[in-house]
Amino acid sequence: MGRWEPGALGRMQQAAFELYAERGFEQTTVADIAERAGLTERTFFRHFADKREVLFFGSESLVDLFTTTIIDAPADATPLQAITAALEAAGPLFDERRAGAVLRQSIISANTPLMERELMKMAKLTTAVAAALRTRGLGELAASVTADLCVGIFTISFQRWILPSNPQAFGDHVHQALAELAAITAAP
Amino acid sequence: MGRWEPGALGRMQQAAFELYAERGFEQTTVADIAERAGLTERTFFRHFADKREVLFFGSESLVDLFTTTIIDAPADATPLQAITAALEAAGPLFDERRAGAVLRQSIISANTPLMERELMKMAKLTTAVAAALRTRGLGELAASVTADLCVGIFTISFQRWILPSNPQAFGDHVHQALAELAAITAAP
DNA sequence: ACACCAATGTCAGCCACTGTCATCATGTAG
DNA sequence: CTACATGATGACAGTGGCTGACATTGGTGT
Repeated sequence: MGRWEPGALGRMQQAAFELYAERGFEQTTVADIAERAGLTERTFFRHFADKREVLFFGSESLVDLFTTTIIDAPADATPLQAITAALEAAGPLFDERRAGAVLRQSIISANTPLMERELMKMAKLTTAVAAALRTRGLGELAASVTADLCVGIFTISFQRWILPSNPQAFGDHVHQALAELAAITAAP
Repeated sequence: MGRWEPGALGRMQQAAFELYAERGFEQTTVADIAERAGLTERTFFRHFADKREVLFFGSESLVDLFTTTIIDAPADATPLQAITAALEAAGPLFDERRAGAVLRQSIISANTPLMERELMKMAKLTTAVAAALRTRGLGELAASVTADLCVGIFTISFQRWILPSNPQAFGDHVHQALAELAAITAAP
């Protein structure tokens, strides 16, 4: 399916990852990435929408995991139970690739443009979760609030899971955050 | 305090606003904005960090309102009550400038880069709210979760307040969202 | 009068990103 | 076996966001 060395996309992904980690995101030009991958700048933009997107390639799988888990949750599960199931399902996915996640996140949090892109992905995740919840018969407002809760808990859990001082499983952080949520919203 | 026409920043802000509304964000160059304001492209970048920031100038006031309201809340108020006070305090600020807010939001939601910047502002708001809650003696995790709740409720309320089909006060939307939150998190 | 200052102008340049056309190995039809 | 269609890549020119360096200018303080 091509006469050139296969895996052009993967090579550029790895080259970008390395260069961003070595000298930083801003200090890396797209031409640098393409050169290390043995390709052209133009080819880079045929595979990735922009210089940032290369770091987020494959993040749709998380969206899929969340939505399918929510949709497949028992019909009698409450909205909170449905998103809890989704958050728990994501646990192993993260625990398996902790090292990579830490490196990736250190690159992202060091650069504002990358943070902006990450926030956009989270916003899309929220929309997708809300849509999944609506398929369970939830109203629009309830779905929005629950979806925001879900992604909020996810984000907070992830931030704490990344810290070297908290070497716990991702699921543990999720349960701690959920417990806090329950405490905060408990009627006084 | 200057020999040139005063209010350079305001003129560029208005010019940008008009042009973004007339022909769209992408179709407007910074040179266009500067020309309409009677200034130079270079001067634009002396006042605004980038082409997007001109639409977000002055958004620190919302952060201030939230943080001060939370810090000044009664010492015996629960975290939920503190953020409720902040959300209620923001009501009048929005109801007064509904038309402008609608136009601004229509520009922002039409362009991905602008959405990304807006999400970044919301993330910073979340951080600020969490810091304010921590001054009330709240733990880190509880502060993070509550802050996320606060900005989440705010975002959802704002989205619904903007819709032409829901001509209610901002505070009403806040209370509806808070009621949903209570229903969702109520122990079964 | 003089030096100083703060906001703007001018100019050159980098780099992200795009449109367009040429190129070339592979698969397939003839 | 040849010819052509195909899809990925190369080559090249161009736009526009953004920055650095230096000059300009009119008001301010001494």
